Amino acid sequence: MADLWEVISDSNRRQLVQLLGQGEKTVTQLSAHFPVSRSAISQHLLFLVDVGLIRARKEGRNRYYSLNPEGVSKLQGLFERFWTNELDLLVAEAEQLHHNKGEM
Amino acid sequence: MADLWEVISDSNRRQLVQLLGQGEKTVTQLSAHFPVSRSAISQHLLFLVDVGLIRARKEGRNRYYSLNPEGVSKLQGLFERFWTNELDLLVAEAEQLHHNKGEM
DNA sequence: CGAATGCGTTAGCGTACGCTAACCTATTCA
DNA sequence: TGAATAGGTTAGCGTACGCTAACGCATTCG
Repeated sequence: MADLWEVISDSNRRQLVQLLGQGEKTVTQLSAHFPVSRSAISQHLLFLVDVGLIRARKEGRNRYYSLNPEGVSKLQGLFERFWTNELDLLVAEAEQLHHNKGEM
Repeated sequence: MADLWEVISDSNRRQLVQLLGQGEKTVTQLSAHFPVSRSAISQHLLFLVDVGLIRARKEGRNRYYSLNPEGVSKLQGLFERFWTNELDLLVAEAEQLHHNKGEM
């Protein structure tokens, strides 16, 4: 199966996730936000379904896509496991550096 | 310039970031953790330097790589901006689903 | 000094990715 | 019933990616 990390390596896919965060949408509605073809968006959506991040509901001739809470949760899990305590410490360090700069 | 998102789209690069979270390391030390060639690791490191996530310090014939706090901070910023409130709500929803399952 | 070590550089290879174009199916509407 | 709409499917294209192999350049050590 495809890698969940791959989802967010592509800019269009990230934006699709964001758009679907607002609620379910059809392919045509989603496509309207992108310069690429509807086919390209459709392929991205199928990929997102494949990795379990979204799901589809059919109604008439429309297909409504929406985020799958379990998939979103899994994605968050990936992030959390990647973002170790050491990295957090470094971020705190960076903020302190900026703080000092601001005071000089 | 290269995209910071690209950093984490590759498994080896993610692991490099994790390893460097433990402290500065040479190319050879890092390479020891991977099945690919030292050259491949070197190229990944140069890429990470390019996007500002790590930096190098030369000492004798060794080059010590370490995380750049500012770069790490930027990466965290990307994550945070991507992870909208809507996604958080969905994760809470997913957890509630699991909770209910566990109680049944 | 010459050998060995650490590391960057480059060319080139295989492959996967993102996309378009063209086509096909299912559903709705006049 | 036929046209229009929504959307999945497939072939194929260009390109970028990750990697190896071979080499070059410092630096250290015997």
